[in-house]
This record gives sequence, C-alpha cells and structure tokens, in this order.
Amino acid sequence: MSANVPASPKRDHLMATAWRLFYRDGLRAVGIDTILAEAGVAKMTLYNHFASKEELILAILEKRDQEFRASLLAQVAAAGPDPVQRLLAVFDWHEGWFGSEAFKGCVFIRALSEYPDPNHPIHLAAWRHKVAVKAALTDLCATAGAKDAAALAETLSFLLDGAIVTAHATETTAPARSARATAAQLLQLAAA
Amino acid sequence: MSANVPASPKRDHLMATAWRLFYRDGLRAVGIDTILAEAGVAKMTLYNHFASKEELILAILEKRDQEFRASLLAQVAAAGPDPVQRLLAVFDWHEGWFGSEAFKGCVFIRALSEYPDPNHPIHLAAWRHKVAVKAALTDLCATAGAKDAAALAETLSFLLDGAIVTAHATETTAPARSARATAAQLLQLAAA
DNA sequence: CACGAAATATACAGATCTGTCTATTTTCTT
DNA sequence: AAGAAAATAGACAGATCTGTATATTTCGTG
Repeated sequence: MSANVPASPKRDHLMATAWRLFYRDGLRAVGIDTILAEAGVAKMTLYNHFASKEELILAILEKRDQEFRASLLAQVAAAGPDPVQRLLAVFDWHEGWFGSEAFKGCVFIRALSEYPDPNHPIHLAAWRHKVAVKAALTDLCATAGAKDAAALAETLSFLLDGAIVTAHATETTAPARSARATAAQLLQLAAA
Repeated sequence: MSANVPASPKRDHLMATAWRLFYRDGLRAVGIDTILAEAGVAKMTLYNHFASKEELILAILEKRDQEFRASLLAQVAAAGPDPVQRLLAVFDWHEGWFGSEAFKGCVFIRALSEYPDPNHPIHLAAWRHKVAVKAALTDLCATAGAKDAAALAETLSFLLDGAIVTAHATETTAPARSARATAAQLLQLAAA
C-alpha cells in the first residue's frame, strides 16, 4: 500500500524529524530550513525525496494515519473477544495517548484547521484519516450489536474529537474517561 | 467589559477585514500586508491601534467570542421557556451556522491548532471561549434537570466540537442534527 | 579499485514576513 | 480659521520562506 516509494534511511530520518517539529509547533509554523538543520541533512536531499513541503506533509500524514490506526487496533485486539470491551478499548487507548509525553492534540484536526479550504490536498488527506477511523468504529459498533452502527460510530467520532481538543488544551487525560462513560451509555441504548 | 479601547471606525474596519481573511485562510496564512491591502488602510494605522499581529488576533478572538455567545444565547432565548427545547436550540443554532455561506469550522478550535503550545496567549484565549460556552451549557443542563450538569455539559461540548470539525470538512449541516439527537437521548438519561 | 548513485555545501533567487521610521496630508474639534 | 489628532505613503530593515543551481564529496556495490 505505501510501497510507492523506495525505503531510504535519509528519507525516513527526514520524515521523523519533520514529524516531530510539525507536531510540536504546527505545519505552517515550521520551515524547511528548520527541519534540515535539526535533521542535519542537506536541502537538496530533501528535494530529491519530496517534490515540495506539501508533499512532505502529505507523506507524513499518510504514515501517521497508518501508525495511528495500527496502534489503536492493536489495543482493540488486546482487549479480548467481548465486543463491548473492544469498543471501550478505543477510549482507553485515547487515555494513554492523552497522557503521553509530547501530546499536542490530533495532527489531523490540526491539519484541517491549518488548511481550512476543504479542497486543499492536505485538508483532504487529513479528512481521509477521520473517515478511516470512523469506518473502524462502525465495525466495532456493528459487532457490539448496535442497531444503527454507522450513526453510533459518527457520534463516537464526535465524542473522541471533542475529547482530543479538550485534552490538548487542558493537558489532562480525563476527557478520555468522560467520553468513555458516555460511549458505554450510548452503546447500551443502541443495542437495546 | 470590552471598553478598554476607544471605539474607532478604522479599528473596526481593520478587525472586520482581518477577521474575514483569518477565518477564510488561517491565522498564520494571512499576512499583515494582505489585510492592509484588502482593507485599504496604511500600515502605521494598524500599528497605532494594535501593538502586533498577535494583539490583533487576540482582539478579534475576544470580539468573536462575544458575538458567538450572544448569537447563541439569543436563539436559546427565542426557543421559549421549556428547558429541554432551550438546550436543543443550541444544536439548532449550530445547524444554521454550519449552513452559512462562509462556514469554515470554529476559529477557536483552529486557533488551538495553529498555536499548539497550551501556554501561548492565542491558545489560552481560544480555550477561554470554549470554557465560556461550556459554562453556558452547564446552566442549560442544570435548568433542564440534569443530575450532573457539569458532566453532561462537557459531553455536549465534545459532541458540538466533533460536529463542527465534521461539518467543516464535509461542508454539510447534518452533523448538527446527529449531535442534537444524541443530546436529546443523553438529556433524558441524565434527568431520569 | 572503479563506477554510479546519493548526499553534500553553498550560494542564490525572489518573494514574503513583521515591524519601524519619517515626513506629509487629511480630518476633527474648538 | 487654527491647532491637535489621526491617517497617509513609502521606504526600509532584517529576518525568513520555498525552491533552484552547481560543483564537490561521500558511499554502496559490482
């Protein structure tokens, strides 16, 4: 799926450094030169691997989407067979995320915000991630016996996004538990 | 409350123009020169009214917060005396907002995203807005008979913020109705 | 070792950014 | 009409931005 581009240590290192700075300070706030200086890489190396800053951002968002969903689904898998516990594991995963060292919100929400034009490639890429997460939630909701799994999944998406924004601004993990409690209630209602 | 600064047509015009451009394209994406050209105002006029671009942004966020909550509470007031209808009017108001011409999400969520450092003045100002909205929701929840009004208000805040993000990316108003339906369910649960 | 690919340093272009300075003109008030 | 306040034009500083050009050096592999 992401094997369009050949593996390259320099490329990986650039993406890792750029990811760290973009996530910490913002996509528009971080310039190419800052990334290059931090990574200790020459400018032409960057432009040999990526056509532009925008392409670099798109590659990072793609990668981050893969990692995010893989990590989330791993915790779901670790939650065992009970479909309710599996769904609630999504919220537990978020709690851990909110408490992680460098947590600064959701880079995809932030990308939607920084590139507010809905037709911008970066905006579209960020939204694809949200759609993919919602699709995973829909599966979990359906398995958990929700009547309208898609509707419940959308509601849970709202809860998660809202909790992420609050966790970011307040630097607390409590929003995850709050959202989890509501999710449990809603699931009971939807399965009844 | 906001009478710290004397009224001035030029100042108002600058803020109106800057608001439009900032909201359309982003706080970091729009430069001072663009605002000045669009407003037809000299650079020194801006710097006589605002110490910096950051001060201009802060003034705009403050003003927008006032207008936002005044407009929201006006629709609540127009919803009549029934406390449930008053609470649900918040979601109806959002539906109208999502459908408005130049809707591009919530400038406060976007400001939190563009200035991800939780100690940055702009981040703090944006968060104050969210806290104020949540306080208003708490009142409405309490009046509607919710057992734990603060907890319900936080949940409704999550729903609204999530709905805003989705409405922005999809350019649809449906998220407001979706969130409204969930809010009605939760209110019933919380009042029982 | 030798060849070709990858990465390097460095300079550069051209635009844009925020903010300052100065001198002039407009506008408002008395 | 006169004086004070506000707004103006326009140049300027100094930094920063993305992206390009060129010539050299490093490096992996046959």
